[in-house]
Amino acid sequence: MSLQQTLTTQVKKAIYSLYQSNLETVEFQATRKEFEGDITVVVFPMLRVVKGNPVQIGTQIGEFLVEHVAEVSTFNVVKGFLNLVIADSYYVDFFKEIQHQDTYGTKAPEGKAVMVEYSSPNTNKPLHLGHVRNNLLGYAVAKIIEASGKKVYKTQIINDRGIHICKSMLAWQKYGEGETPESTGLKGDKLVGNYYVKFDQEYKAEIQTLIASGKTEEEAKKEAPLLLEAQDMLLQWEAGDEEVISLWKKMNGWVYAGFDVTYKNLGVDFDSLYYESNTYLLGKDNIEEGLEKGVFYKKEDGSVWCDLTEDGLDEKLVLRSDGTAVYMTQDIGTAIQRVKDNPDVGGMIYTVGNEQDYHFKVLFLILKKLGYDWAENLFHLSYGMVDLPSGKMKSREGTVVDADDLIAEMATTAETLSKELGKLEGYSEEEKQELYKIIGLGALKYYILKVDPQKRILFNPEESVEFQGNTGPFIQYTYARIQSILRKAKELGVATKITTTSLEPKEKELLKWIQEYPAIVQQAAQNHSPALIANYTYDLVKEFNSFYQQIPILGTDNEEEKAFRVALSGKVAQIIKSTFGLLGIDVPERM
RNA sequence: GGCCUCGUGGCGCAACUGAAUAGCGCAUCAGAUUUCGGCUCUGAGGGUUGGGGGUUCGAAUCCCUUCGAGGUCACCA
Repeated sequence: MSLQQTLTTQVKKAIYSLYQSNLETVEFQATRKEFEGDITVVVFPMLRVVKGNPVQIGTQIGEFLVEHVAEVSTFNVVKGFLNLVIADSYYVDFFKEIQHQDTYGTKAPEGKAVMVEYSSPNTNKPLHLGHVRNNLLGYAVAKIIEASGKKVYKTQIINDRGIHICKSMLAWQKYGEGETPESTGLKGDKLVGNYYVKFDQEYKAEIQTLIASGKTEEEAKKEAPLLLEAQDMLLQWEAGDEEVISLWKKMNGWVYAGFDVTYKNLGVDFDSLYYESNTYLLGKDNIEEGLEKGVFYKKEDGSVWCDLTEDGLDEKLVLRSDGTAVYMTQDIGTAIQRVKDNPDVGGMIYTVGNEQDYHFKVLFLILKKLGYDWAENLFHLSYGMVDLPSGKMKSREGTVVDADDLIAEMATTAETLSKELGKLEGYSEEEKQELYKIIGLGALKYYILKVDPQKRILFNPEESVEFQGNTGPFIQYTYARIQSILRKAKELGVATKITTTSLEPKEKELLKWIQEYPAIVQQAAQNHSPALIANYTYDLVKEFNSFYQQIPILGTDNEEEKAFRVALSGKVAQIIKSTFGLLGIDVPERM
């Protein structure tokens, strides 16, 4: 039984024996630094059950606990807060127990699986900063849920069809002169993206010409020959025109090769891929099923709708009057298909920008109405835009921060900083480059993940990502420093068996943080919050640095103390590696 | 206009399933360090949590109202 559980039962017993009342729950919090104690029992909520003076009640509970719980050595009461001092031996025993648990904090998977969707790009342009946020969030949440004890499937839906894809195809066909990634040396996604921009330029030029010849802007936008050609191309694609299909396959192939490189650089991956070109017809059968169940209804023109007005939403179209599918139809079909493909899935998480909040609200509601049990466990991991100082990012206009460029730039910055420090004797050039990438990416990932997903991020490429304070590299540095100590300890032959019985205050503080880790993982999984993991790691690291500054580790003459402090440091390092793993961030052995 | 999200010291963030004096980083100022890696540590100044009202023994947190920023309300995806 954990200490908190023991305390809960004992506090309840105390209240019962003192006041003959039953408490539902007992509220705990970590004792604030300015007070003496380790764990605090909040007395205020008990006043609902027990009438009286909180200080007096707290004192009586405190006396009861000291008498009945061996771990509680003393206590003090401030206002309605009962601060308990926990015996050193309790923390020492705790440490001995977890010292050799390599997966401390995480749980083995059990129960239903969770499917996490993220990335989901269009195949007409390279990935940019917005995708980076999406990928990092989705990947981290997948890792965290996995660590909390669930099987996870990482997936994405690739938007590989539609008018926007035809635009870049058409531009390449007209202006490309047979260019290929090989002939230009460009990454495939970059090459295709260039033609998407090219399309927009030519299209705008045509609009101007039309306006000059007397058309209104609205007419011009609709009648520009390029747009008509693109629309025509989409029709040919849908009709299965061989030439169009083969062009589509060729260009998408280039894009996928490019994406693979970016994903690899970013350190994310997927267990399965869904292509919109395969799924866009899905969902129609489910509409039929919904009609039978009375969840949907048909209008006179043949279009099918779902009435959500009782739920405070609007009426939503789920099938066009010509019988073709809309976005919602596909998403219904794809969700159902995914559970068919993976029957152990009991819930899904969609990592998609907050401009689609309404869409997912509706989608989830419809799936619930259709009666799927897993529909109770759907979550839209919604996140805010990433803005630049110059405003919104627009791929069409080329005003984006490219993902590959960004990653490369971060590594360059890391290189500049590392060279000033110079701790890399004996590293080959290759190893150094690898290290710069780890640090640069660590800075970027931590910077994005420590912020609440709902908030917009204003990203200034020049100055946004720092390397000091609450940053990835700061934490990586602490990890590397611990590794250095561990290497030395090994050389010195420091014992690994723990025999100490008493603790320095800083050691106890550190152990309290370590003890929190498993609960933090669970909480982060429940709240889908990588930020919780990031901030926990930072707090742990700060506590370690303070300990490191005050307490000699290898410098002490006492062998018992030395062994314990080395082991304690090693545990901190292991947790850093674990939490950063959940965030998708690597840690270097040296830096 | 309806609905949704955000608004916390100069800047960037935390706490948002109500509880102690609203935490932390950057920046500013003052210190520490012959010893385990100074990308470290200790301390100081700086906030009526956008404004107003309410519920509560207690509100950044819950309710109402108001202001500001953004999003969304397609037989587009």
